[in-house]
Amino acid sequence: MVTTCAGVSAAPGGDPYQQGCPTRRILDRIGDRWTVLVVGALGDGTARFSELKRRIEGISQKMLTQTLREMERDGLVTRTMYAQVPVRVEYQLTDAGMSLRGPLKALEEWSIEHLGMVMTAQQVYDQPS
Amino acid sequence: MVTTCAGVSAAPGGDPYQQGCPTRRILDRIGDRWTVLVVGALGDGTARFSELKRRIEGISQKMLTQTLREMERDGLVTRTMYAQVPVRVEYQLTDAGMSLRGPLKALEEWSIEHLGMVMTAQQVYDQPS
DNA sequence: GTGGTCTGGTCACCTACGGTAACCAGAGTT
DNA sequence: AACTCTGGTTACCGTAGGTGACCAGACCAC
Repeated sequence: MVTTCAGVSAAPGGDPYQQGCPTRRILDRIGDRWTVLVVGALGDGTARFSELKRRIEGISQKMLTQTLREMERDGLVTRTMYAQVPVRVEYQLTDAGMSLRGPLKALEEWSIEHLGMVMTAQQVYDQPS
Repeated sequence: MVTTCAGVSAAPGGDPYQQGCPTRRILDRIGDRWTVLVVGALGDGTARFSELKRRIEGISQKMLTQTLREMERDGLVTRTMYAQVPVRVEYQLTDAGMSLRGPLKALEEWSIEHLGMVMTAQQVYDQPS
């Protein structure tokens, strides 16, 4: 058993409710707005940079680069550069990245399922009444 | 079937990859750093404001208030105020909020499971080599 | 050889969001 | 009158994240 959070030995892997805990850092990273979408956009195949940018509407070049770098660093995607002209760069989920698809898909499905309910709740809440 | 994203009728509930799409807005909200932790901290019971603040180490009063208000607006939690002295405020997940626990728990488990792998990947990546 | 194209980036700039800490109500307690 | 408690709100500030310009570098058309 590995103790990852200072002073916390009861929870293997660390208690996400403890600040500065690695688990929480990871939760922050994968809960990141763009990471979720990149994982979904990559799916089980490979995609080029520009392809991802096109798929994920609204993402800026900077944020896509940044997100992909972070994900590469975290071992979630692999980056393959082909010295062609013009340069071709392909991204692909690693096994770890693939394993994230399940949980994230569940989240996506939840939001689609509860979309109507949330919208209604908001309208009710916002009513001056 | 409800078309929620302008020009998108193929995906019921909306395509999260379309910007401005309600599904994406919800994904942003629940993917929010603090919302995830509040859902976990509330669990299946009720909790007072100060209790949540204590459980979620590192959250500021402002962000807890803000997060809880948003969640209340989204119909994820109920807020009950008891006109005692001092004032007592209790929060509880709604059914919708409860249904979020599964997906979020999966995410939490993923991050605990892959903690080691990610840390290693980062170290390898950061090596000047 | 000069201009235009393509890709995948980087860089400066600025806004907006999140964090910090101070302050508040309002009643009870000493 | 001063101090406690809870559950906030507010001003302030720093740093993320977004925007748009610019870059490499090789190819093609003229």
